[in-house]
Amino acid sequence: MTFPTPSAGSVPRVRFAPSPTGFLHVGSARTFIFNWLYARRNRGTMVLRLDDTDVERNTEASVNSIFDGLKWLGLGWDEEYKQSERLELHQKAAWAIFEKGFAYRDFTPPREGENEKPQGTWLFNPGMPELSRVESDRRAAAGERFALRFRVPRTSRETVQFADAVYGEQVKATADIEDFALLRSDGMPTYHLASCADDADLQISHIIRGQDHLSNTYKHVLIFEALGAMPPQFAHLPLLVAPDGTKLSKRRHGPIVSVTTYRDAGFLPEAFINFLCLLGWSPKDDREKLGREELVAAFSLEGINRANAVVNFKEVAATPEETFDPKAVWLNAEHLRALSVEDLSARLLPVVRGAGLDTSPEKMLAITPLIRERIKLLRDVLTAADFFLAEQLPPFDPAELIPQKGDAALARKVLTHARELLAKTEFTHAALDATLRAAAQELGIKPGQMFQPIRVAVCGRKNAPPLFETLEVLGKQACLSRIEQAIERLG
RNA sequence: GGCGCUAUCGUCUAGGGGUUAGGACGGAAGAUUCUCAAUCUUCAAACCCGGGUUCGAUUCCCGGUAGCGCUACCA
Repeated sequence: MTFPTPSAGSVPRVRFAPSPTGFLHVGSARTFIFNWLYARRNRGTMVLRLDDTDVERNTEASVNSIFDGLKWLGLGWDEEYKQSERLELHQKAAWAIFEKGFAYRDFTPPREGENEKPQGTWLFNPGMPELSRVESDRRAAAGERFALRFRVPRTSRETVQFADAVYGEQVKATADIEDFALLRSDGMPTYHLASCADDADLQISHIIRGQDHLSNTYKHVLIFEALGAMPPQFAHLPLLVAPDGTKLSKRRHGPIVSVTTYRDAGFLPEAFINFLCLLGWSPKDDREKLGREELVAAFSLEGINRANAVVNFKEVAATPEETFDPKAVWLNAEHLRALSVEDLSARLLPVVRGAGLDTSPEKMLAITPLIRERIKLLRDVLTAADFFLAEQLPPFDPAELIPQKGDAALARKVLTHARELLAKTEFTHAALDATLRAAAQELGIKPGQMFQPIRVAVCGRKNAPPLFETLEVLGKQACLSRIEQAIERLG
């Protein structure tokens, strides 16, 4: 079997090849993004390939999670494949390697889960590489089970090498590479074989993947060569690790490593992408906030660094916001503020409705500018705009109504006065401003002392958007009835 | 155990034989506004250790240490 050799200067073809054994991991998402950026930057093709050869561990839920996550990122891809539909190719490739003498049957039964630590370097099972073809064929014909192993050319060749676009020239002695499996004893291809056979067949020109594959790459180079294909350009990415330095894993770190967690918490995909890009890569200038097109324009393999990057999340946090890397949250707020009011409003609406609150697009559009600078995640709309969204204000401590350097009597006086004035004031920013400031002067108090009780009466808390805009959006009726209730509460 | 990769503020990073080692997040302080937020200003905060090369290393080389990855039919 032969594989086409990509000609020099042809369009780059990259692939993202997740194995559906869990949800879409943030590390995988970054790998996807880097591949996508490379493809877009160089007018290449992005291939999505599900590496689902491990039937034992693959789940439908995982496939869905991966597509959910990728769909949310909104980057897209050009071609899509499923490795499980390409078994014939993999097996043909394995046997082609066998026929060329680069592989042999290993009849040694697979090791059971042994606890003992391996001592020294294991290279092959004794007796197996030397088995004659005749003997090998005879035992196979007799129905004996075997794995197909690559015959690493340790005597004819000193080293295997490749140039990594990130880690530079890599060399390994063949004496340190073990005879790895190509086919399992059930005839199914291993990851190494399936991956390389597919990469060769799909004419992948650049393999951009996690650094955990760096030391597997020698095996891959060997497979490509045995297949008669040119090894692609490799670029390994530093790993994303948890604050404790260990590899991110669901078991250890929980849902924080899943892309959908960020989506559900109200991250903007463009902010999440921006954040992930800054982990292990930098544009080399001082820019931090980068949009999709800016990333495409700035991206290069040379900008990738080699040390692992910590995703600085917290496992125990008081608020959901605090669980995420603070820089991710900050970047999200930056992207949020860069959105037009219309755009932001449209993204906020489903969040509000998803929480079971019914709001019209018009009302949302009016609320949005008031909370735009006060939210960091889309979900924050529920706490930042609660008093706009709820019919009835939840109960609050009447003591909150008392202004600075004042008492309950002053609060009552302010509110009673405000009720009277607001009833006959036009609910526009300018009119409210003039009326309430004049009232403060009239009562001989500071504007802040005037505004505070009204704010609490209307919003149910001290921290809220500017008063006049708030009153305007809330409308006269709601404001007056809330002030009324507050006066009652003061007793 | 073997093989490999990596090492700059708490975190993400820039830089690179001579620099006040830069930026960002987060933290602290202040300014500003009707509160909050946003914004602005200021401050604290780093070159893992040891040797070598050199007039001079945080930067280059070697060693150590630490972390991480791979390690016999997971991907």
